[in-house]
Amino acid sequence: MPQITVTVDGKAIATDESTIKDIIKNKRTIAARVNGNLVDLSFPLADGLAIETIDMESDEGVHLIRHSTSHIMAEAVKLLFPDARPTIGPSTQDGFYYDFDRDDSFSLEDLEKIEKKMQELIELDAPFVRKEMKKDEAVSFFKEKDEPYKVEIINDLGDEGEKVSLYEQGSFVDLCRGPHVPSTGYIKAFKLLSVAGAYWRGDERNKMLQRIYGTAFSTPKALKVYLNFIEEAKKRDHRKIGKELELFMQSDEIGPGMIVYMPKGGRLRTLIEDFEKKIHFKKGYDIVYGPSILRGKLWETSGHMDNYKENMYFTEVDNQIYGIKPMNCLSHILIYKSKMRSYRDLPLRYFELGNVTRHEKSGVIHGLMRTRQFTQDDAHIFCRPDQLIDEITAIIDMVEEVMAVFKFEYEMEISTRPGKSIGSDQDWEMATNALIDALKKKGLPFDINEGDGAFYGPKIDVKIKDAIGRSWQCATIQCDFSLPERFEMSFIGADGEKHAPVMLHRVILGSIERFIGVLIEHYAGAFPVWIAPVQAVVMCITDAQAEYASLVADTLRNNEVRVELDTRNEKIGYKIREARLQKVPYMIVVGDREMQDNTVAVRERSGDQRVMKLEEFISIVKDAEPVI
RNA sequence: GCCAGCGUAGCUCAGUGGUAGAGCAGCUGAUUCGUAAUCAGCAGGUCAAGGGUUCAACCCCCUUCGCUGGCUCCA
Repeated sequence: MPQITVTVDGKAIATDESTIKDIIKNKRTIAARVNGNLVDLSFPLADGLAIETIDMESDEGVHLIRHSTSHIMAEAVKLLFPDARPTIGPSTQDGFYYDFDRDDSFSLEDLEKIEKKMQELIELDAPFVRKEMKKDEAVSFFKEKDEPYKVEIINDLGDEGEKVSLYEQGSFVDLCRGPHVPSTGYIKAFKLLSVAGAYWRGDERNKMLQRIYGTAFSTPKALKVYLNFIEEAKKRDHRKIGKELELFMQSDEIGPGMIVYMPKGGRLRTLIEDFEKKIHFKKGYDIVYGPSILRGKLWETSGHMDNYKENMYFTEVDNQIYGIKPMNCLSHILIYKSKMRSYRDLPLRYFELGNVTRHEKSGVIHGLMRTRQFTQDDAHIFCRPDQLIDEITAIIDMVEEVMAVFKFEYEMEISTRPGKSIGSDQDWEMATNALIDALKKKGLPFDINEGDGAFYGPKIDVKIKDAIGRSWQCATIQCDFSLPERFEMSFIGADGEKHAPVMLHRVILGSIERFIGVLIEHYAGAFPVWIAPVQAVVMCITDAQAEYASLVADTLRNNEVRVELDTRNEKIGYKIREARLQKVPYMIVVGDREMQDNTVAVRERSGDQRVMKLEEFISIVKDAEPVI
């Protein structure tokens, strides 16, 4: 081959080799980017080619490693279970999976066997070989192998005459866009994690496949760090901490998806709700209350009977059907309609800590995160179309402010018109643009979720993450033109004519239950002082100071410090340990010295301790209140 | 709802086809102690519920309920 010049990561190299792999000397490079596309290292060199290397530890590199590992797993599965038909096997946020169609499911012992076989395949260091075939060739190839899912995928892919790519390693050939690591030996660290059912193409009308989850990293050390993270995350699971700190409970006798707040959880919730009431008053909202059960007829008018019935509970009294509310909007709408409204009255902002009940599918219930009864910090804003952007902006401001108070990071998404929806194109466009403009005006980054809006309007969703990185929706801002129309809502404009108001549905924390769940995981139960159910435990060294300790506790309680008194006949170390396990922010130790000097020894969660006057301690606790 | 796994004392967990154990918590007593567990004794269980197989079931089988991890759906 004649000599050519290529650039590798910006550096010009003269070579007479034929592939990228030939000129890469290190083992860290597992793929490359050429003209913006990821390619295998077997990609042929050409004069002037600009090559960007992909390092195994880069995000893209790790994704490739995982993707290649999923192919190796598929090969192992096919070797051990010839009846398993491969479907798809992508890399994910923190690992990979591969779905198989198989009559039997995989057991945990199967997983071990598969892992062992994968290790053997890795040791063989078989190269990943890219092949291209015309679509019809590929179809008959996979028909031959009795892999109907691959055939289905190919048939859905591109134009008839186009080529598709296949990757072969060892005995396994898979339809795949690639690229892959050069050979199986490049996989240095992987682990299979779990089995699960998953519907073909994610549609519950389709057949359920057997999914195997695993993960892979560039080095054994990185894998270990990840597995360790998972272990640590389990320790901050809100269900575990909720039990340990006696915040909430659930009971088979009550029913699934129902939360009982125990005294400490009750306090936490009250504190959050008090904060919410305060901030809503300040932001110009009115607090209202609606009943939990409303006549069936009203749910027909709202469209819930047509669109939400499976999720609702009903009850019948005096031959009348009542729907137990899954949403709070209807009472708010009726308040609006209780009298004539002028354009001067708008916007009207009705806020309710509304307890809603939804019949969630049994399999989705999850601690506080997904329940069948929960309280929303819900509000409905009725405004003129020209006020829409200002109202949306104000809500986003409020979300930012509240999230800052709780020190949460969050992500925003806009969801646009779904296939099944109501309302005119014009309304949808205006509402969607209002949401986008508001976010742009604020300079906030956001993703667009095409077709994921509510049936009545587009929305902005705000998501926060739990301990293991699963994201949960909290705030949502939804535009609605439909309910005002269904309920024939109106206001009298400056022109003396009737006009339809725009309605915004919005929550900030979302579900109080879910928010508390995420809050518990975020702080691992060690809540900031202002929402800690118990802010301080007063403990005496011996019985001799019990009376003084009791006096200290009384004084604190009178100053609205949430305090507990521990005068048990136990050693101070024992009391400290217990308060620490309960994640109490302050431990107030009183012994003879403190009693004599009329002081308290304050120990923080960090272990720092300082002797001070009680008044000073009280002001420290007061200063922890957020300023809103 | 679907796939898989699991359900033993208040909690965390052992356990075997021959009718149950530990630690912590609880109770009682002793100890009065300076910043993450003082010692001793006692008590505590229809082994999720119901049915079946068996001379005998916590253990094997079936059904139901609940929980866990996913899928679908969602605040």
